[in-house]
Amino acid sequence: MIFSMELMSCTIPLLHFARRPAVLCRWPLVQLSSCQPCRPCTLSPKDGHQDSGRKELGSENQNRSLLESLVMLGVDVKMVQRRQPGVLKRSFTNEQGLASFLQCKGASREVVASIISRFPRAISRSEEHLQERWQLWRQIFLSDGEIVNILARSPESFFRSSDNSNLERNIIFLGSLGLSSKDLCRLLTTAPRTFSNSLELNRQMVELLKDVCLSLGGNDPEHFVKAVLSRNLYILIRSTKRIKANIEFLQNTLALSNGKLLELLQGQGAVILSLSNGYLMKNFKGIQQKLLSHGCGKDDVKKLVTKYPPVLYISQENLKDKINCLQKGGVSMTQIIKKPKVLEFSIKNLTKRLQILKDIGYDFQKNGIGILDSSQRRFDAKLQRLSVE
DNA sequence: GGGACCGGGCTCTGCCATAAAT
DNA sequence: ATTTATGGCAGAGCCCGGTCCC
Repeated sequence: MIFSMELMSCTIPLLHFARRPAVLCRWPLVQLSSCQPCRPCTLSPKDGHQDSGRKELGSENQNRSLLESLVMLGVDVKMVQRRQPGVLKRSFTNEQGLASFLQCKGASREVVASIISRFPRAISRSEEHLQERWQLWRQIFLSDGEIVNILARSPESFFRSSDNSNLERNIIFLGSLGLSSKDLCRLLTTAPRTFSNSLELNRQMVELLKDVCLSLGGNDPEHFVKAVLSRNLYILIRSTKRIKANIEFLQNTLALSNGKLLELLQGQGAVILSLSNGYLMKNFKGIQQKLLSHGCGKDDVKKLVTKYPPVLYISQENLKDKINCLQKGGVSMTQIIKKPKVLEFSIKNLTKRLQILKDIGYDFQKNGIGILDSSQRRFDAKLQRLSVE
């Protein structure tokens, strides 16, 4: 009960209030000694007990007082009613405690309101629970600010589960995979839901990946898991069904040797594993259609996808437009297949570069298209040199 | 100088359905 | 019976620069 101790150290009289009408929620702003740098924290009329709130004395009344309390916090009550109406019927809630807790961690009033509006069940978490969960997240992040940013972005990731011991076991499990602390940080930043998954769910995905590695003749499943996870941080928030289906699809469609497929999956192919299976197939079909319509063979399609799997990430429409844009600018289909990374650049960027190159009479047939597939700095440097020649 | 290859950075929630808990 | 917890889904890229080798 560290936080409660902190509350006790505050200088306002900690009286035992029942739920108050909204107007009485306007407590003086006080500073908690542990908040460094100190931010004003709005304290509820509570005594520091976890889950303090109101007893269910008369549900309609109590409900109204909770609503008023939420309104005072700036919460979008309509959103709450739409998203998780059940929480409004609870006998005990901790919205004021939650608000002061988050504000002490550096969240603004607006952020707090937004968090509660988007994930109302957050107000049912006790002080103790919040404190404990925060500490667990702090095992991964260096500052409170980083956590606040994630909460502001995705309140659900932090609050959806009330099982702190599961979170703790997840941290241990993910750490045991040999992921670096930097990877863990990236994982929690990028796909915070991973840490709210049940340990079992995460374990199942890891097992699936190990099995895939072994069935393809790999001899270092641990390394394979690490490679896939660090290249695609979203894997663990996808279903094993999806990942399995995508791997099977690639296996059947590309007809690669086991070794090559393994290499693809832990390399550039990792990013496409988390796409929906239907989308992956649709995009593959789109690439095939587009290439065949330009006189390419099915082997060219496989060559393109194998050489540059992220092409499957590009929506059908976007890919079609991109290829058209390149062809209009004088780039041939053969050149695209040979250097598919050019497809990574935005149409806007490509159009701009193609225009510049057209103006100076650049010949792609003679010079190749490498100039398109380079960073802005390299592109500019190349232009500079061309103008001097 | 410059092409080829590669890895890295940014980044992803909000909703629904259903099982589990109360 | 109702609420809570959990699993799963749709959605859909772009850019930079290090290093090696010629």
